[in-house]
Amino acid sequence: MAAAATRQHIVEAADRLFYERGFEATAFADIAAATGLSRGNFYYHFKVKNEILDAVITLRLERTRLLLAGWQAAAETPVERIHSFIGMLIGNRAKIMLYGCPVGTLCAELAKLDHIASSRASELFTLFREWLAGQFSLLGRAADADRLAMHLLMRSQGVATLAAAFRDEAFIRREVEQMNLWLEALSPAASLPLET
Amino acid sequence: MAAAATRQHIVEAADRLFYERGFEATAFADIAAATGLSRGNFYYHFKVKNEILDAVITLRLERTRLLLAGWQAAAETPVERIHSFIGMLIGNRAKIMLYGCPVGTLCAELAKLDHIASSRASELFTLFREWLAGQFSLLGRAADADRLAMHLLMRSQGVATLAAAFRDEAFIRREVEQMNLWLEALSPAASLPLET
DNA sequence: GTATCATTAGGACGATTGACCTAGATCCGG
DNA sequence: CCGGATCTAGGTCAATCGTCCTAATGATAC
Repeated sequence: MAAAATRQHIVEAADRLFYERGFEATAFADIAAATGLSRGNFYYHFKVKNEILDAVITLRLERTRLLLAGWQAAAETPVERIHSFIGMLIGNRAKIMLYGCPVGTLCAELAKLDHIASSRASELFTLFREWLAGQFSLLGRAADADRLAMHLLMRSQGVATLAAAFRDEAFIRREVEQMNLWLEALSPAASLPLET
Repeated sequence: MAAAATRQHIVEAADRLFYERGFEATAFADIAAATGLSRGNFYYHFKVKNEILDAVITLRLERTRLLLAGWQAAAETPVERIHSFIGMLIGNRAKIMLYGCPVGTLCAELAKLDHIASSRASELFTLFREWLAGQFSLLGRAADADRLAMHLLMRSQGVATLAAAFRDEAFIRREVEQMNLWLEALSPAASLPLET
């Protein structure tokens, strides 16, 4: 059953192209060229283009869950885990400066298109939001955990947008440092174990 | 010479549609329907679609300069003026929750399309950036004025992105309040005259 | 009133889009 | 070795895209 592999191949190529060029601007011919498959073949795996988008969003949701679970397991303190989230901006800085944040730009495009998958795309944000809120709760900020999560999410989105507009890596590093300081200031006690 | 009026009519309709639907997703037929003009008429005023985009960006640049000049004249202190900038998020909240920030989303789309006008679109950001930096300089923060300007710009972009993704007005108000507090904390002395 | 130029309407073009169809290739249990 | 199911390639479709062209209309000057 090589079909599953082919389907996966298509979805991953679409995932990359949707990020780099946008959903609407990516034609089947582009995905066909990227995968080396024929155009018509797509319609065996997906009836309409929206189904590919759906599959891409599903893939991203899965990968995001894995990413969050990885951070959850790799770090012992919530502060460390939140640092992992912030660190994404550094780790993905090259692509971010070219194409912005994959989540933010997809949501923005689908919102403008009034696309059905718009709400499903924002679930990607919700994953980060709820995970971050969980970490802030562990930090003893259960009362305003969601507020803090949204604040941090907001800052990462703003950084990605401006970093792409100005192609400015120094700006990313500067703001990331400020976000880390903001986090440390939130609960100085909880972060102490990191420095011992 | 009604040609100038017609041209202006086209550009303003395109400006709105490019914001609400995006550049690529807006076809000539859409602008024609919005203006009540015939498709072919466009090519008397603009040779190619990119020229319309160029005219739209020029229009936005002009309006932004007027906006900034208005704030400059209406308020006497830099703190008040910066509050005007932050207040945009409240004033335009309805459209922001539907379509995001006009500047940020346009820059993001053009960057993905590798469009020639991409750098020209980011000049819109530069206008705000330099104006804000000027205000921070007046606040006695000349040394890190640009850094502060970028920070504030970043926060407004993040707020717009998340506000659109979650359609959350309370989030906007909460973050705007935090931005105002951040500004007041920057130079408590300079803001005192506002409270007397 | 006529000649001239500016402006507009609307049709037609080639290219490309998403979508569909069918014939052939591949696989696999009997 | 076969026969049915699975999978793929490539052609075709109508619709729509940006672009172009021409004829009709409007206004202006003499």
